[in-house]
Amino acid sequence: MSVQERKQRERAQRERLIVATARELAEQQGWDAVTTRRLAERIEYSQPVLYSHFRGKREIIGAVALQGASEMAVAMRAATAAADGPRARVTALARAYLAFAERHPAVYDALFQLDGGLAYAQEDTPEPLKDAFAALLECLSEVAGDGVRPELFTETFWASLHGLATLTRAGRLPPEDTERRTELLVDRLAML
Amino acid sequence: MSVQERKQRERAQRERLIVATARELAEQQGWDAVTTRRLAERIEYSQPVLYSHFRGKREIIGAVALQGASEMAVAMRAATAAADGPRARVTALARAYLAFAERHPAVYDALFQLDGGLAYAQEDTPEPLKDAFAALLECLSEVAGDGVRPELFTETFWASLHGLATLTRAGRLPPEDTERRTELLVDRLAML
DNA sequence: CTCGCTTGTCTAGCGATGCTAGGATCGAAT
DNA sequence: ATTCGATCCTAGCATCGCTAGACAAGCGAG
Repeated sequence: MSVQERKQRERAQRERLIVATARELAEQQGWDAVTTRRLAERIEYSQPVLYSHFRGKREIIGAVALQGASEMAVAMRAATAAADGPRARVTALARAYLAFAERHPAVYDALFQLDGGLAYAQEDTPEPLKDAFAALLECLSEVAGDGVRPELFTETFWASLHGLATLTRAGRLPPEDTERRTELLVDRLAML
Repeated sequence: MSVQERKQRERAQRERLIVATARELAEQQGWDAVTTRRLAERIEYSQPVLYSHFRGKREIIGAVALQGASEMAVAMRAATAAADGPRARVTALARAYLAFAERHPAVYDALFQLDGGLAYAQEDTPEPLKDAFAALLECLSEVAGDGVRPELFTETFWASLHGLATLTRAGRLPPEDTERRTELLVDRLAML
């Protein structure tokens, strides 16, 4: 059986290569540049190989999104853990979120802008996505305020951050005042 | 010269037809279904005619966006005008914004999600876009709070609404609690 | 060690996309 | 009536996501 196991390992390895390459290409030149042909060429296999791993481009985007969700959760937890007091924690969370969106725009798009064929806010939502939301929830629960469901507050706060992130990156908002807008959001939304 | 004028009128008429048809098609089947071929077929002209009016698909999206911006401004002003007191006005504004996004998803996408080749938040920003922002600003200025620039507050509030709108429509947020999230946003962000 | 067969990969191609070149046609002006 | 310019369409290019079918490599059986 060792032969089959080796093949399986190699296959898994190649799948990781596909996802990593897709992500890299997307970060370098945007998701529009991630065509199945270019991707196949970069991993030095032919196009149909991609389809033996994923149903299509959509699933590749989904795979990048899941990877990104895990990283985002780690980044947010690290940021909040290093902060003292509820207010500092929320500020750190917001900054970490926006920094992630800015530093990894392609991953952020895979997560929240594009269709990766993933289920959100349901029972069958993939674990990394649930965990990323949980990371938000952990920090924001303590500032939701009385009579407000922590989940509801987290959703609202998250949506606000998402709006800032996307509008800024699309050039709809001047980037200079990002920090001030973030402060305003934290000051007003969080009950301290 | 009357002949030329007639031709010019007909040309303008056809241009409006293109924009209206593109918008209709986008609302019916999404922007992905708006291909230059389908669009050309619907207006009963050949493809290249589209390119004698617009540089490309992008500019058509832009034209729909401008139309939408004007309508959105009207809708928001109508909503705020019918409300008594600052709090009711802001609530009405938020509801009108989200309702517009929900009722005209394709137009909303053209405005804030897709690339219509338009300049935002600059001097050469088209008038309809400036006016839509102005409509937000008019209502939100009175609740920005002391020491907060009205523009900055408006941008932040707008971003929050945008986040709610997009995440809800993309299935990232359960739609049931939209109203409660809106209330939360108004209650916390606006200084009443 | 050889042979057949499964498994895996590649070449080639399909329909569709945005966009454009070049010829045909139609109408206005002389 | 004829010329000439504007207007429009046919046809085509490169590229897209995706797939069918041929081909080869490597396995287990005899």
